[in-house]
Amino acid sequence: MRPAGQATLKQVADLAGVSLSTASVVFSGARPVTESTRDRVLAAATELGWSGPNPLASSLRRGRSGVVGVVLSERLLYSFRDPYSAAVLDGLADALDASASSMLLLPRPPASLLGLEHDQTTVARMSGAALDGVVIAGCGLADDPVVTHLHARGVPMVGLGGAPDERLPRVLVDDRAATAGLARHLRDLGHERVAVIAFPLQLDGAQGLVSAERLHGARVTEARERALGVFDVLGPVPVVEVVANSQTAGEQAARRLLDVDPARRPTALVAESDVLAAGVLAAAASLGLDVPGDLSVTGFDGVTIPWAPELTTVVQPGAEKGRVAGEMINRLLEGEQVDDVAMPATLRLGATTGPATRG
Amino acid sequence: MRPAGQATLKQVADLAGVSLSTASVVFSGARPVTESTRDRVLAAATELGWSGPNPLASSLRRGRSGVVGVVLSERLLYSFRDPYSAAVLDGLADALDASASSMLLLPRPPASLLGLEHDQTTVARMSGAALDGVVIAGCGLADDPVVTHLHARGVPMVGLGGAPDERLPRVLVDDRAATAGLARHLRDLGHERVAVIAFPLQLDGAQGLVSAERLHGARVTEARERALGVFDVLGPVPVVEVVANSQTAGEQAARRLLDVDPARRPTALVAESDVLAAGVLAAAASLGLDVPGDLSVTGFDGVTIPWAPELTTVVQPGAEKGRVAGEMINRLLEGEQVDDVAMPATLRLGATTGPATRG
DNA sequence: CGTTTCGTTCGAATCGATTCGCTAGTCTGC
DNA sequence: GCAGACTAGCGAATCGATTCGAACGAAACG
Repeated sequence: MRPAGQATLKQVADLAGVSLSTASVVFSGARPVTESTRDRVLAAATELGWSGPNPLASSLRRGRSGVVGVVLSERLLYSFRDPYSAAVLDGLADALDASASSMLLLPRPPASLLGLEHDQTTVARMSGAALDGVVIAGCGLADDPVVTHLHARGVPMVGLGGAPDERLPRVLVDDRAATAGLARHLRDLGHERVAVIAFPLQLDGAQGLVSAERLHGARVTEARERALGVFDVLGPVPVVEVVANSQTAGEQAARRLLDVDPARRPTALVAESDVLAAGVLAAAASLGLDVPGDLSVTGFDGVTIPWAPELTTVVQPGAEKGRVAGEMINRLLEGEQVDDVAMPATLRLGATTGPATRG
Repeated sequence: MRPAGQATLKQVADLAGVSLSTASVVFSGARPVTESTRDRVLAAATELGWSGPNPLASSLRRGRSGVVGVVLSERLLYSFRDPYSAAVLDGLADALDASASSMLLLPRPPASLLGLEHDQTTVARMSGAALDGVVIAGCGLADDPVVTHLHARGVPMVGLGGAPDERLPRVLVDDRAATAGLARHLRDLGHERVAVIAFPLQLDGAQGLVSAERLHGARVTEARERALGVFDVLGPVPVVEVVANSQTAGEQAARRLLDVDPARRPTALVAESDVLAAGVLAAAASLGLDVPGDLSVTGFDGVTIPWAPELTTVVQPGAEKGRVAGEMINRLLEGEQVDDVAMPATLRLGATTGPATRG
């Protein structure tokens, strides 16, 4: 409860000697009001220290809260640290400004702590929030309970990536084709022992080498598609799943793959994000491996890692994706129909890939 | 307006053949309800596809929205990219979980675009939002209109840093003493030509060399205090203000200071954050200056910059600060009184400072 | 001078729940 | 068999605004 003593519009109206409805109109501007009346009402408001209509009451009446939820795939720490996510959120905030909406963060709880319960938690947290719309960011989850819940509530949604779903339009890049491009590049350089460092596939906190079933049954679409893009060119290669999209996680996974007999060591690692690739570079450095001499490394996203040589990676327009998602939400709020939007992703050849050396 | 057809609790109650109040109790659990009644109500809810109480209505009645605002000092891109901010926000989210609150982001618009209007914009955006509490993060602004507005509304607030203000308790570190520690370290190493790279002092988009008046009149308390900490030990030294807390901005400012006649070049730069310090290191590298041979560099915050040698800096517990701020908000929401909390900040001697070389 | 028109302001309904005093009805104990 | 203690469920008030048709007085018109 607000500290008592916060004035209401009714008190302002009474003090000004006008009706509640007239007072309301003075502040909403919905109808003309005589100047003298307006002045009296404004004076009354000032006198009572009234600071504008109660947002809850006003929202209830109009059916709009001015809040757009953003569902993040990971705990904030990782979402924020990834310059790509940061760019997406920045673009999103930019576009939402146009509809005077603010962003409510809805992180999915850390998978490793909660296992399969996490969906419940996210839904519970969400169902208490008044949301005009929601952007499902970060990762597309097949069969997402969050989507089911919001769909039932009739809340407009937009997905960033993810599996086809008629309940929400999406902003897409062709993850599979893009990664296939990277794989082709590696194949052309003569790489045969390649491995993939993949995003979490299920948000269940598992990590390590991934079986074929697990990969194909993955709920996190991006994680699956990017791995399959490699398979398309090089056939099935080992896939190691990390527990979070962080540099540390990438470094751990890479160390596991690289700290073996050189004859069996991969000559190239395909990381599903630049942040993970940064971890790979760190691992390589600490193992004394030269990049790209001993090891080629690729990433995904196209962010700049200031300390590293330019990554060979797929560049996708993060800020632009966020902005487009925001504009789609804005249109949905206007009642318009919105379709999937495809965004470009282009291969960038950097300094972290080179010819394979015989092991 | 929600797409029509979204059921209401009244319809559920009617279908179940109970009163509105009983149906409400079934979902809130505020009173015991016979099992058979409960079952009928739940069945009715399922049948109608009712997805829980309308958050707006429920919030209005209880006077709580479950939303805590987070006022950021910069546009999202910079706030997120700074690992220190990310840690603060992460800790904050963590603590707010305990009171089932979500975070609403309220970035102040980019100063450079809006000049002095920015306060209005932030306040306007904020007054439409139903907030149970607000954390003023990122930078403490003296005489902040945002604080004035929220105080008038009676919204509980907590500040991270900032000037003393009886309207809100704060989580503090002694910026001035901490930076003085850095300055003492530099003095002991023989540095005489030192300059400070400071945060924006006014959020007015200005940058460049700062006059004494501007520094003392700074509204951004942290920016002022950290510079004055250096003055306390070394006397007034040049202060260059950046336009944002980003590596790029730090690099620009550093280049300006360093790309001069070696005889006049500073032998040490004190950056007000590690992110800015990272920019300084980048500038030094591109100018061919050795750190710490030709130039000593210090930062603030204690984040890890993966590509750089360990910074000499002040370590402050970011996640912990966020968590404490969240807990303070939680206590305020419970109606408790809350006082300022001081957090430790400790000097860390890294590899970026060394003896001054005669110019 | 009576009637239409125009511009303001008012009343009442509404948004969708929560809360709590009260009334039936049931159970206990003597 | 009846007074007193308990229960489950009901009604009505309430949270604080927005909205829109109706009413009212004044001005314009014939």
